Amino acid sequence: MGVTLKELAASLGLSPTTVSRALNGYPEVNIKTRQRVADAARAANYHPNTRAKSLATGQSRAVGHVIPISTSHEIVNPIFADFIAGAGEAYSRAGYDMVLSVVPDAEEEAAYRNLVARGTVDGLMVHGPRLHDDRIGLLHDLGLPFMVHGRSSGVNTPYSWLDINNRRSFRRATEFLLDLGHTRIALVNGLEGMDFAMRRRTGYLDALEAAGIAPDRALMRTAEMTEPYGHQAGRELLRLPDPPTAMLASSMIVAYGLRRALTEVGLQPGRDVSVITHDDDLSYMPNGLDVPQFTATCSSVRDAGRKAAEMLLALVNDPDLGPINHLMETRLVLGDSTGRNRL
Amino acid sequence: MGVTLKELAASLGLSPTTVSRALNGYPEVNIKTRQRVADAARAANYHPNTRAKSLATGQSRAVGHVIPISTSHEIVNPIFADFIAGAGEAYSRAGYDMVLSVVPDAEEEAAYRNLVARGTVDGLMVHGPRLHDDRIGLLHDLGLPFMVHGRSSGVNTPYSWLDINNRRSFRRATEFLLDLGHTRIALVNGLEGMDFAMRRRTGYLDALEAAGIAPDRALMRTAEMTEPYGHQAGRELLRLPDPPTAMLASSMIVAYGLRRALTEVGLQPGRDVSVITHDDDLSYMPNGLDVPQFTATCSSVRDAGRKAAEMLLALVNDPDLGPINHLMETRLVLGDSTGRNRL
DNA sequence: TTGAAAGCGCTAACAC
DNA sequence: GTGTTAGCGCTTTCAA
Repeated sequence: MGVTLKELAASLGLSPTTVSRALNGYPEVNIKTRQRVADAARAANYHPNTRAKSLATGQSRAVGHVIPISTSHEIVNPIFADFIAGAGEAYSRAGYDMVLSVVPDAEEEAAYRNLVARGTVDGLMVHGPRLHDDRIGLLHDLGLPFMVHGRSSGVNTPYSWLDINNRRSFRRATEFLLDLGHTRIALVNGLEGMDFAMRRRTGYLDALEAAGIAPDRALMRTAEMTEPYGHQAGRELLRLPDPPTAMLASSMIVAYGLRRALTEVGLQPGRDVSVITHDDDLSYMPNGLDVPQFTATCSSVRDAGRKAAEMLLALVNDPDLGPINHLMETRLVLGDSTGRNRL
Repeated sequence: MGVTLKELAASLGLSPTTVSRALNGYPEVNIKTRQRVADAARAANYHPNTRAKSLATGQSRAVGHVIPISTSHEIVNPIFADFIAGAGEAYSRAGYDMVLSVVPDAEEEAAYRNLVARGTVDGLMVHGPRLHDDRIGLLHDLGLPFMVHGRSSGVNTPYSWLDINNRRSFRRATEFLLDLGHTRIALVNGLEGMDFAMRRRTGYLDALEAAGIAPDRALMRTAEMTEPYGHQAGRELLRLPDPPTAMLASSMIVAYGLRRALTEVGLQPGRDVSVITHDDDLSYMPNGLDVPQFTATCSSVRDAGRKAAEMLLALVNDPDLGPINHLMETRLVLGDSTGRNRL
């Protein structure tokens, strides 16, 4: 515990009120007084007590992220860390704290209610929206500003979101493969039920339809986005009577699993079978030009976190701001994973 | 904002004090009153205002994690998310909030000072300790309980930590390769300067020395633990006049890079060159028996997060508790990546 | 331009 | 067992 406002004021022979005003930039303070106060505060390493300040102002200057864990397809997702990194950066720049609430799936709703009722945060970020996601209605009712990272189809109430253009991204990736002459293109998607997975599937189907190719259910897999599942999906796909010549994976981790399945049976990814991935640029596992093994549609998830956080803060600071949203486009980065030999 | 204690008390015809006592489990409350209060609180969805409570008690019931980002070898590390998940779980079980502070490297010290001076947290977790890490002395001076995830060699003041037995883990992995007959064993380590990397190197050198094998500097690489760096290290190692027959990677991500380097030149990992990795069990990218491509020394980083958080809370709740620490052993999991053909 | 006083929602002596 | 009072550290009317 450091110096208090009262102590600081006493040491200056001023009232706490004046010191508070000086420190918070109120105009009616004598310029010399303000300077004196600022100097003294710095010298004393004075930082206002967060709790007292929030209690007095009714604002916590903190933002909450609730992460459910039991289903394991959430924090588990490696994009989580990068998103948090970007968001956290934006928060600390703006002087906000980030409160992370990691709870079992079943307690997620209670966690939101808790954070709101206890006044811990001024705003909330929603991760990993599903189709018809209940949380959006809940947060709407709770009345605190919130942002959704992603979208939730089937929700009628308007809400604020930031999303990447999953549909367009996967449509383009599929078109790219079609242009190369592939017709048997597998989609190894994330878990159905997650909104992004649905959108990616739609983009894939759009492209097939436009090319006059009937989708084959056997080529469409859905799984948690982990390496072993990608591996398993890859094995199953290769065992098909008429296996795919190209594979479109929903995440780089899954693509690694696919590569493993290929090399196990002596096929070389990028020569025998094309492997394209979508992944947000993860700092510890970048894709794009640095990793020419894949062709990828990618966007920076750290940028997304930053941007989403900025939008949330805008909502927090202006409650009258209507629902705002932002759609990020992806880059298509061509690597050498195009399966030329099969064409 | 929900109901306040005062309102709740008024609706019950009781004083705020009594209600507070009833809710906080003080013994001197009439059993019937307590019941009545509990019921009313539940019915009104009453949650005590965190800020007011902390202000009154002087405790924030929150714990801080400071994550520096500019050097990118920290949050970047995929183990971060799992550790946070485990810790967050323990915190919310104990009714504590987790405050994440993501700051540029240069502002890390200021971030610690801030959190302490503003009274935002009751305790702190330190991530990614380096050799002679300044943060430990700083936190010691700040006087708030803290835990280090890892250790920092060269620091004299005693401090609380939780670490895995990096040295033993890498010694065993190296011994395993030696037992298989390998003598040219590469070590693709994390960044020197990080304490864990030093310990891993020591374990590796211990094993070589015990086997009477002189270490070869050309076989020892140090890099950020990303896929591209692993790939680059792998290429360089394979171009050596006398290339290694086995590679020991400090993380699975790096091991993937090594595998890529091998397959590029037509070598098969696990048949032509053995690839062993160390990695904590990451939920989105498990190793061990599920992924028989690698032999691995692994520990659950989520467990580590949980345990470290519990230890930190113990420190917070008992300031007299001396420095406490915990050393986790790893499991050695044998996959098929043993390079049999070369032996 | 500055200060006094009240209050944010809660807890913790100290009465009763 | 329950209530009264003061106070945590800050902001914010209202007065001067």
